[in-house]
Amino acid sequence: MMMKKKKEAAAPLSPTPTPIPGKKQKAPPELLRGFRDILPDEQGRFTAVRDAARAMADAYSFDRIDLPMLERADVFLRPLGKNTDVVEKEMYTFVDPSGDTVSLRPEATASVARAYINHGMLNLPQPVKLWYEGPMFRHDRPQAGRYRQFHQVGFEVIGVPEPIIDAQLIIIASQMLKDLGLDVTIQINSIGTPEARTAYLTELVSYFRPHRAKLSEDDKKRLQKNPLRLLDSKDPAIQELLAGAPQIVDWLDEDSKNHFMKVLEFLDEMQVPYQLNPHLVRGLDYYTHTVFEIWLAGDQGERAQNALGGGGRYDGLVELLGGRPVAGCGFALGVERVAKAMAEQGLTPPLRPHAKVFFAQLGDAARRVGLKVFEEFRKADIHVAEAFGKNALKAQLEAANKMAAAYTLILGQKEVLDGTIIIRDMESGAQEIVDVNKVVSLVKKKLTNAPEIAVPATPVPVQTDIPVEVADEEIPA
RNA sequence: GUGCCUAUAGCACAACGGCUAGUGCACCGGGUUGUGGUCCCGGCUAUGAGGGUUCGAUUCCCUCUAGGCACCCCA
Repeated sequence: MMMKKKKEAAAPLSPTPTPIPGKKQKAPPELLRGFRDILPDEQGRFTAVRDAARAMADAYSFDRIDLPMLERADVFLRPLGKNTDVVEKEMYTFVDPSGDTVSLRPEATASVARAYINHGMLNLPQPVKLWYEGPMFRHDRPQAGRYRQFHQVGFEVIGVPEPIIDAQLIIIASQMLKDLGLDVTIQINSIGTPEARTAYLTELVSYFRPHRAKLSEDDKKRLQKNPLRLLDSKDPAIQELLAGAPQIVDWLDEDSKNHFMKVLEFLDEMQVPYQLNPHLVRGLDYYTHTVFEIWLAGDQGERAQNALGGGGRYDGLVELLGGRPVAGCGFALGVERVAKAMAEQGLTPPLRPHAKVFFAQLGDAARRVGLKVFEEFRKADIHVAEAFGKNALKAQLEAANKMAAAYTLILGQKEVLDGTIIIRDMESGAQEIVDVNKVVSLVKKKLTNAPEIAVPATPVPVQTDIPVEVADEEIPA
């Protein structure tokens, strides 16, 4: 790399670092900042989140849509707003080899609206209900629960202006998280129509103007460019001023007010816990009326990055992108945020079902038969683990023990010749020799008879009914 | 983008500026033949990168890189 010397470090007759043979030569490539590998131990939670989303989508009739990660930059510019942080400093925007200015998507709602227009979804039976899941990109400074590539699952309903949709989406979001084991509260506010907002903003600006001197540089800029953002400032000076500041709810027109009231009524009806947050404004311009964020219950904004997700209504978005005026509403959850919250609650859903059976083999003949046995078990839908890389039986039993298998099947030279196989109960150490053709049904029976580990269970005579006679009974069946 | 803190093995941690950079877990192998859990023995792997101060740097200084936290903002 090019090193720039600043001080008089003199000519650094750098003795070229000749790689010493046998020593490691290259530093391994490093991950890009803010990007990361999601390793198997995290995948359990990630898939749990995705599965929960899919379940909700099925239950509420949302259709899946996959959108490109790369779009023309202007898909995002106007809808999100030129003066928003997301656009101003966080977008991965560049000119591609064909000269188009493109962006890695920082979120997906704008793309959904774009797709709605592109594919004439206006002509589909309305509403159009879509859900998606995938990576988003923002060049922000990484922090706990914040990455430059992160994942969202999102739900969008296009074509329904009714407040019940706002409420239903909120219910879907909070129920999904509840299903995952998380208690959440909804922070909610309404920012009305663009017209109401404009009126409110001039009021807000004129309220703050006399206090300009107290504002930080950033906040002065905001006052000019995006005054709404002053509302969620954490600057104590602003907080103080805000107490006396006009509130947006008071500036909503009748319709907006009614809309908002109805959303809240629906939430009351469904007993969804929410907090009115008059200072909640979202960072994107396309929002209208209802805006909300989903917080972990009990988290009162003490920690950063506490929002598990957010969303709101965007009645003008489709039109803004060049479509006909259509209402829309949606939300997205941050998969990393949700997974992190789950981890903190000690929730560790398994990545895949635990294999209760282990197959140990001795010699090539046994391996050959083993492959068939494996396939038989697979057809019977029984998960079997193995360690074909190990030869010693001892090592294989060790592996079986480590993965907490309930039974180990042992197949050696002798068994292959006899057409038998050994079933070893890993708990008791008891072994029985059985006909290799019956091993699947025998093991299946053992597994179904075995009490689930967690259940203390009624004193059923589970251990006594194992032996060889069972095998005979099984034959006809 | 700003500020503060941090960087030793796969992981968690040690090492007054000085001996061959230690320990635990994990991983691999062994404790005679085809039998796991405990135990014993052995092995592998590290000072993020580059420069400086010094007889000597894991230790002090600078730069870079990465991570954490806070701000900004958001998921």
